[in-house]
Amino acid sequence: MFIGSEEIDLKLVLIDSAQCFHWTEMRDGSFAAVVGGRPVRLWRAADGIHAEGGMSAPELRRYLDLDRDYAAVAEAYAHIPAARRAIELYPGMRVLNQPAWEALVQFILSANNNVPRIRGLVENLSRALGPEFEIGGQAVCGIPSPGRLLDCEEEELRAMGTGYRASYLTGSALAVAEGFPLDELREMDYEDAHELLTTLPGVGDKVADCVLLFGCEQASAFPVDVWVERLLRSWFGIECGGNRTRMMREARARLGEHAGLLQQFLFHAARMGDMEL
DNA sequence: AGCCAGGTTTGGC
DNA sequence: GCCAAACATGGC
Repeated sequence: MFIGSEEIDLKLVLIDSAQCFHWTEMRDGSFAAVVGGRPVRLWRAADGIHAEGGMSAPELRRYLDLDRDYAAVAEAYAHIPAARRAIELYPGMRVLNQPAWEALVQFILSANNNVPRIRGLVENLSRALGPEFEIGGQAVCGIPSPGRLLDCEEEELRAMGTGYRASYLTGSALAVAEGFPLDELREMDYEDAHELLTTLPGVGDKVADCVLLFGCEQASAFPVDVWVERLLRSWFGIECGGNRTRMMREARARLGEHAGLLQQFLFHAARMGDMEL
């Protein structure tokens, strides 16, 4: 199935840029995952991106953010040296629109953790509790639903390596199972959505912004982790005494409605060592 | 051994 | 409101 011929670097977006941690690269160079309970495989052909599996082309176009005009975003930030530079570095970068629940689980696990280990934890959880499919001749497992997480004792989650985040997972799963309006965050004002998300256990200001940016189409959400903090200091002169919440507010105020899209370029540049800090 | 990783929570002022 | 310490885990 043909998805589109827009510019996108699948490996960068799905594997290397730490917006999600559950895609795998197959031996033939295609990429597989379960998204929203359905298996998907994506690959690049001569004419563009193709897919097979349970998602429709429009759904995949939205997931991969193919309908956004990134050239316009680049232009809007072109007067800011750090922004211009980071955006130029990764022409194939796109910001995913994941199911909110999947972003929530993955970024609860991301707290005070590193990318390879986050990936391992997501895999452990998915293999043990998630839905399993076969695609491209290989088994793929999805991120477990709230109900599946609640079927499981906190101790078992801990045994999968989640550590103290186990209680956050069960706590947030319970809240969602009992009606926390995850799907309404998309239509809410940023401020309201952010405040509501931080009522969930394991969700502070930073994880909330990751869920909003990668799972709720809130393009202004601006997660500040250690890498973005360093870059904000060195390239923007934003210090705020090292208080990341204040740095986030200042960056959002300066960068506007697409601040979060830019954040993804800045984050990757800092983490890859492609911009001096 | 000690520090770091896409931080959050808790308790004390 | 701000601040410090505790929190699991694994790699270097």
